[in-house]
Amino acid sequence: MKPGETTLRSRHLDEIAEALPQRASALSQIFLTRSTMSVSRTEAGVLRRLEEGPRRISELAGEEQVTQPAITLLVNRLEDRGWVQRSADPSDGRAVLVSLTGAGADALHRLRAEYRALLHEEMATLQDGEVETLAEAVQILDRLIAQLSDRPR
Amino acid sequence: MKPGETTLRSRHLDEIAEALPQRASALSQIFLTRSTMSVSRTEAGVLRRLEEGPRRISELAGEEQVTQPAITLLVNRLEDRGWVQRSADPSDGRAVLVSLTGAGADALHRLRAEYRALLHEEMATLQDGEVETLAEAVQILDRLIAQLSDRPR
DNA sequence: CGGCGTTGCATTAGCCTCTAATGTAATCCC
DNA sequence: GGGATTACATTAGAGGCTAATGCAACGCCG
Repeated sequence: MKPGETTLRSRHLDEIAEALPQRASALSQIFLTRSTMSVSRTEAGVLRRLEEGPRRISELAGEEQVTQPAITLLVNRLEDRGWVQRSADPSDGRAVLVSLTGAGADALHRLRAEYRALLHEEMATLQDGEVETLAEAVQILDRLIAQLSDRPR
Repeated sequence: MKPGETTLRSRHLDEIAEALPQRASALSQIFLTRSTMSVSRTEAGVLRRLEEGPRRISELAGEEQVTQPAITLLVNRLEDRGWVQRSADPSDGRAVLVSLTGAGADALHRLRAEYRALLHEEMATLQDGEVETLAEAVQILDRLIAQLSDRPR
């Protein structure tokens, strides 16, 4: 291993560890603030999960890193808006299956469209190489997030 | 302009616009959840701003995208913890200058150290090329965030 | 099959942080 | 100098979360 490369990697690691939390927070806040739909971060996360299929209350709580009562209340809110529905789990009388309604899928698409519009506008100024770098970075972040989420705590 | 490149760029733009909000939210939540220090996202942002120098209440409100009363309350909390201090602005009797104390700088360093530890652990599994891509992506995100923040609304 | 610990969700009370509306004092400008 | 403006504080209220608790269904072991 060449010394020069090691130093470069180490410097980049520090830079990333320093900057990534801040950038992630800033971006997250920008998206939440600019959206005309009033959807909280956890609500958006739940809608995305439900797009993959029905989930139990406690499953959602685990996936979104909040407590089970928080999901119960959140599902109540989404149910009031007609975006999700509760149904009985045939295999377990205690459990509840939450699933996305058609209106919920529409809402999710509208939310995505807003984010897309917001980003496309700014990304028009990016060069091709930069776009490609960002695309690769998203993939890497994806794995990073998966690893961090699998951590015991 | 070659058609192939245009298609590639367009595909990547869609991919980024789709994934970036989600990844940013997920990362932001992970950092906030895993930190042992109870510091809200806005509090962390304010501490980082103050590291660059004293700010007025309303300046902080503009930079952190929250209302002025929210910053007044937030500065009260940080003041109670001994992390910031208020002082009079010599050039304007109405204004208040908020500045970081030594304890505040320490707290910020501890917070950064936690994030660093959390990320370094996982990033050990990344390849050199991936680290470099992430480092470049952070720079690009930085410009993107700056552009988005400068938007009227 | 009967009883008991466990599991899954709902409910309640309370906290934290934000916004909106308003108040107060200092400043600017004609 | 006086009215409009600016900078911050205060208050009331809402949203979203946690912790503690309750209740019903499940599963297992004797």
